[in-house]
Amino acid sequence: MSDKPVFKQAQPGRAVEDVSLQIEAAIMGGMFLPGDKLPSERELQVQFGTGRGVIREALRILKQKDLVEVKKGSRGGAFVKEADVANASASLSLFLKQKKIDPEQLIVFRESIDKTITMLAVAQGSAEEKNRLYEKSLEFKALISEENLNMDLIGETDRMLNTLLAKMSKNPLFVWIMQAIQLGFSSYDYALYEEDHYRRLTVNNWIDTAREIKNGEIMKALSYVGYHYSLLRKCINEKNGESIDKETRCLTIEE
Amino acid sequence: MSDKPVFKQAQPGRAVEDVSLQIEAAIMGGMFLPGDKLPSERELQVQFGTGRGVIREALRILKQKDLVEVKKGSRGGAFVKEADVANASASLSLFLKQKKIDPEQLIVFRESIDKTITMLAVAQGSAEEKNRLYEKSLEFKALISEENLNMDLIGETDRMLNTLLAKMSKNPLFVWIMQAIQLGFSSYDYALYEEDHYRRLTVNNWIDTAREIKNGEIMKALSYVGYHYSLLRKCINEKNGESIDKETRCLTIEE
DNA sequence: TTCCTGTAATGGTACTACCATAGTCGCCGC
DNA sequence: GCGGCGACTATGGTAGTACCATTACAGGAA
Repeated sequence: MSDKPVFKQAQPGRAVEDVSLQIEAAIMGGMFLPGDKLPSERELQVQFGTGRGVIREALRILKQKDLVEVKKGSRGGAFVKEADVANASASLSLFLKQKKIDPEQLIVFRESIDKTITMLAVAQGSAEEKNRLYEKSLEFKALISEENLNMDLIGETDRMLNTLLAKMSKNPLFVWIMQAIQLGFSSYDYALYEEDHYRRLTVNNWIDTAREIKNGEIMKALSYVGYHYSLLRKCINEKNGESIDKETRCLTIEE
Repeated sequence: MSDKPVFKQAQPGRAVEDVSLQIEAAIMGGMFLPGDKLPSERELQVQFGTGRGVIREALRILKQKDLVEVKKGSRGGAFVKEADVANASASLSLFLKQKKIDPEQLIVFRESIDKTITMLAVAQGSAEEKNRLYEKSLEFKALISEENLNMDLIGETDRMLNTLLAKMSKNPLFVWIMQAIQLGFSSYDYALYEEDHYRRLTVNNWIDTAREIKNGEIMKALSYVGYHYSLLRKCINEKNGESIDKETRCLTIEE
């Protein structure tokens, strides 16, 4: 009983935070490795000298932080999870939903990230990955040429291409930020796929971008990425332009 | 009793998630505005038809998401909070701590963000902000010229300058990502301030950067930003060159 | 062997009681 | 009349118990 970590007794008034932090520290400190099972709630209750409610709330925090995963039944319990970008992405997503971010600000942010990723992808991506990206973009064109458009599949394909691109940067931070953006910002992006005109331009632009990445033409690839966001700006302006005209920006894309 | 929002009765087995999601939806839907007080735990317990423990765990989730703030005592309760970047930043910070990110990847990520912010700051920042940034950088130089160096204050000043710069982009997303980076990655950055040689170079570089931003010289400013990260890379290499332990290649991302 | 059932461990929920805290309000003394 | 102090009360925080639901596992039956 007393041979194990022996957590400190929690002090009243902030017992939940106390317990939560101690367990988190133990996980971070390597006392529990991914896949390990924490003691059962009833045992932690004894080790910390608290009620079971405190333990449950503390575990709820850790679960919310995506540090542990809880299973029911015999041999169940709280298991330490592998670190994942999903939770951090969800947090940004929540933030984006709460604050009403100006679409233009989101576009600026995303465009800068996208261009950096593109540069890195050209430099770091393997030939295989580049070919794969190009093939997928060609499949994308076939997808929107079908009779009955599957909008869900189209959105998923767009996300897939972006994720593919982000992974080619070989930098998990960009993969994370791309996921976060897709979670919190996707609705704007899909505007491009709603109308036939923009849909064709966008998909063709994906192909152009992928091709230049494959060919190692950084500047051309960046140019196409810029064109993507020019399209997006114009598309969104058109949709909003029905009611508001005065603040339409002068990005002017002539095709 | 039935005149109010009347949450749906929670279904057993996942009552906590049920309650949490319903309350979150109510907040998102504008049923509760920032500053509003949610019903007391004992009242929610009745409205949802659950035990109080379920309500407490659900509120714990919302608190963890930074959606509500809980006060004790009479007239206490759960109050809806204003959306803030702090929580999302903390999530990224946690992610960075869990995954041992390669230092070079962090530098690449941060450098790209920093350069984008710099460009936006030149374009969007007001003259007043630019002057303020420049003055603060000059004060920074005075700070490191003193007899007894206050390392905490130096670190704080560096953070302050970065935050100032991020705000000049007029884009909350960059402010957020800068906060997140500073939370999860700051101790690493401070390597530049540990040794006198790099400290002087870095601070002088801050002044150069701020001056060029003030003068609207985008390319020069970007050049100085690039120099900052050249310094950081060299500094890190030197430090690892001495006491590299081949397994301690992980930067010290601890808190 | 295979399948089924009982059993035990564990999380999920309900309920109660009590403590700690912090506003509120009214009583008391001046 | 005024000010301060103390009781009151609503509310979150914690402890403890009991019971239900789920799941893995062992041991027996076919």
